[in-house]
Amino acid sequence: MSQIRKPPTMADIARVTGVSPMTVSRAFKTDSLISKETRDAILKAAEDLGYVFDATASNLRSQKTDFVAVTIPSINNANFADTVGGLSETLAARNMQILLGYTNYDMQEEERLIEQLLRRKPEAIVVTGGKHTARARKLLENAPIPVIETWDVPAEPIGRFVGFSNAGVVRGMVDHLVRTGYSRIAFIGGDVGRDTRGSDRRQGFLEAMRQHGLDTSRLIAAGPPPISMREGANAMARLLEQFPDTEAVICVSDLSAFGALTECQRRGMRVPEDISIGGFGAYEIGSICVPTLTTIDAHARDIGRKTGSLLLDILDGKQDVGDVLIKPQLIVRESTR
Amino acid sequence: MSQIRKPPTMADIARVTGVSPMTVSRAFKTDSLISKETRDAILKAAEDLGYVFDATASNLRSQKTDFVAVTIPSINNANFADTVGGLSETLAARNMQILLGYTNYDMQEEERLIEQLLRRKPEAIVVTGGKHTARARKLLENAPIPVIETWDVPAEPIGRFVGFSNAGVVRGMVDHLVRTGYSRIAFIGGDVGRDTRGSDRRQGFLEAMRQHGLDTSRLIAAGPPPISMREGANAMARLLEQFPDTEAVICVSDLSAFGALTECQRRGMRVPEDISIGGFGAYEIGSICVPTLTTIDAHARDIGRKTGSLLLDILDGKQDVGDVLIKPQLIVRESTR
DNA sequence: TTGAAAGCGCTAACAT
DNA sequence: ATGTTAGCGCTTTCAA
Repeated sequence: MSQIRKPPTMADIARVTGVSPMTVSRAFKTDSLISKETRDAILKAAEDLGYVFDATASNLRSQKTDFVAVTIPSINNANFADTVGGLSETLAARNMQILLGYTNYDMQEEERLIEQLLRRKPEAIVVTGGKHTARARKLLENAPIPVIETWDVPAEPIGRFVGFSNAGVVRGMVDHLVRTGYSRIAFIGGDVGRDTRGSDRRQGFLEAMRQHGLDTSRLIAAGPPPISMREGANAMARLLEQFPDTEAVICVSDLSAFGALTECQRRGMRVPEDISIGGFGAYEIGSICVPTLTTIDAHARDIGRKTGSLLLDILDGKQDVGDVLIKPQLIVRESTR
Repeated sequence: MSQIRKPPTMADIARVTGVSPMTVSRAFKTDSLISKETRDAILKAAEDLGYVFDATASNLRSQKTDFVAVTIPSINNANFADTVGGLSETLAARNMQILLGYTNYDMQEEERLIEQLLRRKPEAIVVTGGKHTARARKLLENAPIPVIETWDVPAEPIGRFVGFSNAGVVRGMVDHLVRTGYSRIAFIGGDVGRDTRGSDRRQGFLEAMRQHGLDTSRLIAAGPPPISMREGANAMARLLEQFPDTEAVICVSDLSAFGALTECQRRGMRVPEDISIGGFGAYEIGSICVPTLTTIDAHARDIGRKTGSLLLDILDGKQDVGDVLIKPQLIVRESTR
């Protein structure tokens, strides 16, 4: 039977060690001036008592939490996971902890989440995307901490941003395919209204196609995000039925692109001989599947790292901090000619 | 220029509204008894002032944080992401927030992380796996909160566990392959000492093969976890060189299994005609690639959900709570005969 | 239904 | 190098 007893506090350690609570507090800071003997005695007593530092009390008194709040659409997405990884990596140097929330690609949920996260008094907040509900915007604008938007170039940035144009990225892919000689190009993904990055990519497709004077009707919505491999496959099936003469397809992500690829394989179609496929995100699968996928690398981990160092600069009071424009990179592989 | 000013507190709202701080506090609780007019006035004032509730202060005073600490090996793993998703889903009903940390498959890092997380005074802690450093064990044993180990059946459980035998799971796959008529079976993955679940699976392979009186030498280490698709492909290449007559391969995960599959495809080998491949984890890719992958579904999301409800039961003081033994399920698909 | 007093565990600020 | 005092913003507890 484990005894239910109140966990020891610094006061308890102070009593045992015969010093003041303040001295105990100092013993736990690395930089504070305190004699080695006193500190050793205190740390030993703490160990003996099974003391666990209370961050809550410390946070309240010092008005610092070392939290950085982060919202991402989904935990289960290698791109966003990489961004969080890069951010985490950078912030670890300052012992800051990430407080993570998932919006499930839903702006309402994002609003709820932002409010929730701000209550924890983070030192900064990082959100994915540059579009938010009016209330979420207001919450972020009023928050007394740095705000960074990522994975987008916001129309009206709230604080700083680290991102790229989602429309521009697809435009680059269209330009490449047109240069290669294709004209009957389709787009899979980008449900309207929900996934703002997906919509932006769809929009970029439309604009680019119009600019080239090409038919923009080959659009297959793949449902609400996240777009799975299965949905990519289903969308490809519909595309092939509706527009059998399509020469090339741009998919909203490598995952849906892979699904589309498998659909072709099951139908005995050759990629890229019978149809070309392009994806987005430089997921590992695109570099290893047969054929490998032409894609766009948005440098997800880099977004996280740069967000982290931008954040640290702002928190350090640096004056010359600016937005970071990420340059996504087209990677041409076997799935396109 | 945004003005730096101290954010408003309940006391500020109280002053503006002409009530006591305590009444303001009550206005923010749904169940508290307070007149509708008073509450409305308070909520309006709060909105006007841009008030944000301070969870830190609330936590300190009430000695409740509504945090549940969770450690997983990696954020970028669909299985663990699903478990966290299931847990998150279940805990949302109680407005509990997950405090997530990544061990990077490293027990030292896990120890560091557990210590860090406990300082935030969570109401419970959930760890992945049943093996820990001695110090981590002690921290967990001494923690005045429920401890749940997942994704394993610990030799000596610290609190409760929600998991399955990783060795047993591979044993089941071996048995299936032997029943199908294979005898020259290989195992890819399971670096010794680092990824404990991977090692356990490798161990399960060895035991099962011995039980069937079969050769256990077809072992290809794929390096430290997480084992990527690329590493799966490389391991398959080595396997085919060292043991060209192998009939079937069990991979430590679907991701490495897919990598192995692509290596076969690049060599012009047919799966399952020339060689069979089995994976683990029921990742989406295994259900859609060509051929689809035989795998084992560990019910990752279910692990999270059941961990959540077990946790809530314990926190509610229920007396009859027990461990949860998950039954992984063999899913036979196209990659094996 | 509301208020007053006290204090959660720590640390900023000042003193010695 | 160490101690004293006060207080971070909220909520428990008791009272009215």
